[in-house]
Amino acid sequence: MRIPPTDSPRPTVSADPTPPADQSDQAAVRFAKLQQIEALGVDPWGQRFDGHTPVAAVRELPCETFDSGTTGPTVRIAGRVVGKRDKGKIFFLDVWDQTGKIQVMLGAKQIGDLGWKLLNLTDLGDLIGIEGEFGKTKLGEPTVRAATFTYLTKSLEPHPTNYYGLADEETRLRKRYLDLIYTSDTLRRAHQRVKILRTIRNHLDSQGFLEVETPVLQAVASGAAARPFDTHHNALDIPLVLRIALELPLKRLLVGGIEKVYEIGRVFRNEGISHKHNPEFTMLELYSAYGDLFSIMDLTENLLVACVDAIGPSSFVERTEKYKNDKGEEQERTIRTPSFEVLGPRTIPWGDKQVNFTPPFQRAKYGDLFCQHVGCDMQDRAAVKAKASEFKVPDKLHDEKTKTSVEKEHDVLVNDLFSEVVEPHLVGPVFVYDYPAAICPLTKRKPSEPHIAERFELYVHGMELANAYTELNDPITQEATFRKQLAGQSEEDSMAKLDDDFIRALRHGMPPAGGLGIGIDRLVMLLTNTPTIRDVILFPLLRPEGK
RNA sequence: GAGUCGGUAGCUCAGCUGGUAGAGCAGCAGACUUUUAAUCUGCGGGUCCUGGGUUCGAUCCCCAGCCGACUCACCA
Repeated sequence: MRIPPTDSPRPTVSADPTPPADQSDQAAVRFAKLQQIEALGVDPWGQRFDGHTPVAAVRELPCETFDSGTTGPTVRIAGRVVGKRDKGKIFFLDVWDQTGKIQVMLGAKQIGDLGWKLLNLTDLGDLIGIEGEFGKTKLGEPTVRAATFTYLTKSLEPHPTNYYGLADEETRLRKRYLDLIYTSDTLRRAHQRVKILRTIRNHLDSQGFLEVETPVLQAVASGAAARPFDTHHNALDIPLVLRIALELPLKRLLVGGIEKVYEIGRVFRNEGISHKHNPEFTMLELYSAYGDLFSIMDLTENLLVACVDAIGPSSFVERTEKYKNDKGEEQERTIRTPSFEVLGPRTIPWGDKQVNFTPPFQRAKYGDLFCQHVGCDMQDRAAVKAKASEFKVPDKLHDEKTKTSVEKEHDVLVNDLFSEVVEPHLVGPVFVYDYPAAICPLTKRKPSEPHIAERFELYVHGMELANAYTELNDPITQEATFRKQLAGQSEEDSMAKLDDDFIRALRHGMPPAGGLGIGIDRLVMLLTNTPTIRDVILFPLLRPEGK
């Protein structure tokens, strides 16, 4: 951060000095203007400003051209100066608030002596309040013709002024406040994210689900396979971890009689960062007593369709078009069309692809897809091994620390092959169900086929959007799967972290139930056509800036 | 973790074979009461990411590091 020059003493308020500022240092120039505003007896940091109307709402008001003889409505607006056109004794400012942008016209005679002085001390990025008549200029531009000018806050740092806005990815992430102002998609995504979350909550609440909050600080990182963040409680002097999943506490609530329960919460995984991974992210998990994976499948489908319907109207397809400007020069512009109009109802763009969420979604058995794409029965151990080497999927797990290799368990190898060979073909949305049991330690087995777990995942363009089970409620089997370390999985990769209290809870009787997990960030990415998780999270984790 | 690319003025970028850097916008001074990516005249502004090395001389070449992006690996 740039600090105002401390060696130049602040002038006393009485004088009307022009503090010597290095005119090449924009921050110093702005600080000098700040002092001049103070010298005029005006608070450069502003005060309460009541009764202002959002810019978008002002633009909706009926209005006439200013010299038509009729007087337009008087409005008050507050916002940031993002454009300045100085015409001598008249200024045009573009004022931006989170709803939009509007032109303000300020004449020397109209806003008075003090107002005119303040206007001349106004920079791009300052916050101002305007009261005036709303109408149109000769050229038809909706405009507020200022009667009063109120200083609301000085910006001591210069703002990005390039027409094309912020381009540097790092600046966009580190200075998200600027990104929100100068990259319109950032604000749009923030709104769409909330809309999705609200839709999910409304949908579940209306079906009798109870939203709860469970502890972030836990003694055991359970419910998923991931390395946790370690922390420590001082007063109790015990190690704690930040949760990596929501599952086990919510299932305890099933035991406690909350038949339909969900949580939307932050989980933390101490792993790599990529365009699909942030160390903290938001999960939805829900549990519904007396259901199973197929009841959850229906629920998931309805839930997603509700989200798509909520988001669809603000989803756009972009294309560039060439046109000739006033001077006859050929230029390009981007045209945005509502995607529902172009692609059809419930179809949204995803990069150069699209996704059609019209129900019913496709449903396919894991084993059938495996057979179709890999080319052998997933139960056939010898054939799977042969296919693994054909597709160059290693059948051993190498442990770097002990320098040893272990043969992967059959189901682990099957799953690796599925990820490698089948997933890329899953355009979706498609429910893949009936998973190999060994990789699903929290899932109920099919009574008729104990090697199959009653689990589904929802895939869209190779991305896993949802994961659901018929929940395992048999404490004896659950304890056994927890204790069994899968060959071919490292301990860190394993979900098999024993939680004695959870087993005890199951022993008191958890109803048969269906459960669902959805990564909210990935869902928002997909529905808002955002290729990176960093842009659906306002403040993604970045390495601290080195000094 | 590996590879590739990038980091130059407040912002967006250019900079050829190595000779200490330019543009537009922004800023400063001036003109203009209907402009709208305003226009016109003039001016100022750089730790060329950091540290080493090679060289008479490095923004440029070499090495190391920092930060970011992308691809891959990892990943419920």
